[in-house]
Amino acid sequence: MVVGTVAVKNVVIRNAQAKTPRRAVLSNEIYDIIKAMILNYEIAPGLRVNIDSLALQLEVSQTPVREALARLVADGLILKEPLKGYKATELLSIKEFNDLFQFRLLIEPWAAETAAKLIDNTGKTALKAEMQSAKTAIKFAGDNQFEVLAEHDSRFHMLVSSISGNQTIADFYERTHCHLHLFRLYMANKLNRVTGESHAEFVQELFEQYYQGESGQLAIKEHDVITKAILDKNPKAAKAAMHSHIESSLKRFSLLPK
Amino acid sequence: MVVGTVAVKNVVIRNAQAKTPRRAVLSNEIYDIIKAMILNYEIAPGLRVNIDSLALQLEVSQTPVREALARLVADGLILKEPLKGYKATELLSIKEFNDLFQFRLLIEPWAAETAAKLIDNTGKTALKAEMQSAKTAIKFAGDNQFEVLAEHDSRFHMLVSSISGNQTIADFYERTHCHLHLFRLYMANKLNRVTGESHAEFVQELFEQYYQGESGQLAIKEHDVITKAILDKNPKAAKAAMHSHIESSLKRFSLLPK
DNA sequence: AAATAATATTTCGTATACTATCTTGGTACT
DNA sequence: AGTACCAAGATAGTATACGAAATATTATTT
Repeated sequence: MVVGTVAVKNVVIRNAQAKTPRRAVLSNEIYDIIKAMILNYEIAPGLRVNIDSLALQLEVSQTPVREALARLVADGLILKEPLKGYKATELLSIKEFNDLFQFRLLIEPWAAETAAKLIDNTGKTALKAEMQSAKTAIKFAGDNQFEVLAEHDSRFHMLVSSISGNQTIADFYERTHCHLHLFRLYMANKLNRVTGESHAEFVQELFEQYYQGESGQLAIKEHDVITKAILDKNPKAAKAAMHSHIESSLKRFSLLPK
Repeated sequence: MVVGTVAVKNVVIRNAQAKTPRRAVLSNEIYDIIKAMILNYEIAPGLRVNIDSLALQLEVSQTPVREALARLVADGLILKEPLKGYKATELLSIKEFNDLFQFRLLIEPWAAETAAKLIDNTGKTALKAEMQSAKTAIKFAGDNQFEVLAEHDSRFHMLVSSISGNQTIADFYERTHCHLHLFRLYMANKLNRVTGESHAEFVQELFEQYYQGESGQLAIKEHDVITKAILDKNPKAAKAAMHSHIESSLKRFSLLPK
């Protein structure tokens, strides 16, 4: 891949700190890492993030960290207070949460409707594959059922948005789902603190409350209904199914501990 | 070599004179400046932007420029090609443009409807003031009628979004309007090249074609209808008026030279 | 003459050094 | 004893130098 002499040079230089192989575009990687840290609750909402320690921890210079943080600010995941520092954004308030769901109610039913109109074979294959892999993944997920299901949920809604063919809308959905993810985790955390059990146990409990509800794997079932309508090229049914799915998803959230 | 000496010179100059007016957070300022450069077509779409020359031009170091560019990438105004450089994003394609209007058709009628439901006295005052100031500004705008009207358009739609109370939706609108702005400018530019007149003349011509159309100040009139419905607290009428306004706006765009 | 390879130049990516500002803890004064 | 001010440490912001990669240019060979 890399010419010998160059590679050796790099190793010599970088060996002082890190023996890991050279990375392609460091700042992108750092962005992904920090984002993952936020989304994994390693950097909790409201917590201060200072560049120095982050750069030290990740064994890179400040520059890529700065660039990553600037992007995260634009994403709304990091808040920047001039001359005071960066901090992870606070969680969505109840109002913001409802606003977000209102937004989804405007966008996603249309996306499902349009997806049903426009879907081609590639899209059909992808949609089937996503539903299938989600179902099998959940079976073998063990303690990670909540995470697995949350990730499937993201991917599913993203997929429908992209099948609709409207990149603008797909992009906007992309921006929202990380906040939803954080909110879910917040709920898991709340539950955790209330009961005092281990994290895995609480996440499991949350999973049962949130996703299985009274009738078991509700979200997956609703996804199935939407999928079927889209595959059948039934726009009206797809729109209605997506609408009721988002509404019942909102209801399930409101069942969770405040 | 050359870069080095010039950079040193700049430092000396800045240190000598920049004792008194201390700037607050240079990178924010740089962000605004670069954004304005893009929106004013000083950095044309598709044009490459390199950090060095930009830093030199603005008489700052690379670091704030990098941060600003990272944010602009997140805004979708700058594209980053790894190991190749930054460039201003290409203009919206016809498809993207239609996508964007589809998006607006989903969001803004709802925003107008909700604004009509929720508006309070503060909102009423703001809305009346915006319409009033727009009308008077246009009278005295002279050659800048196009710009004045475009800015009013932005502010008006933004205002309706924020009166709706849904910050999520207001934020998303904010992200779209700069792309619309660029598209308008692009049209002005196209027209410019076709006819060969001076910029001001073309912008004037564009203004007449786009905003006045066959019946004169169409956009303002449509805004008036929307405003009236919202002030009257008539959600249904507001929704319908916004919907038809966006549709006719799309039509007016399609009248412009391709 | 054309194509390929090697070299040179440009420019991106990274690291580090330095300065200005904020936060803190402590002490002195009211 | 409480408040205010000052100093020291920490941290954000800025500048710049250096290394690496891609592109352009030139020269050589076929």
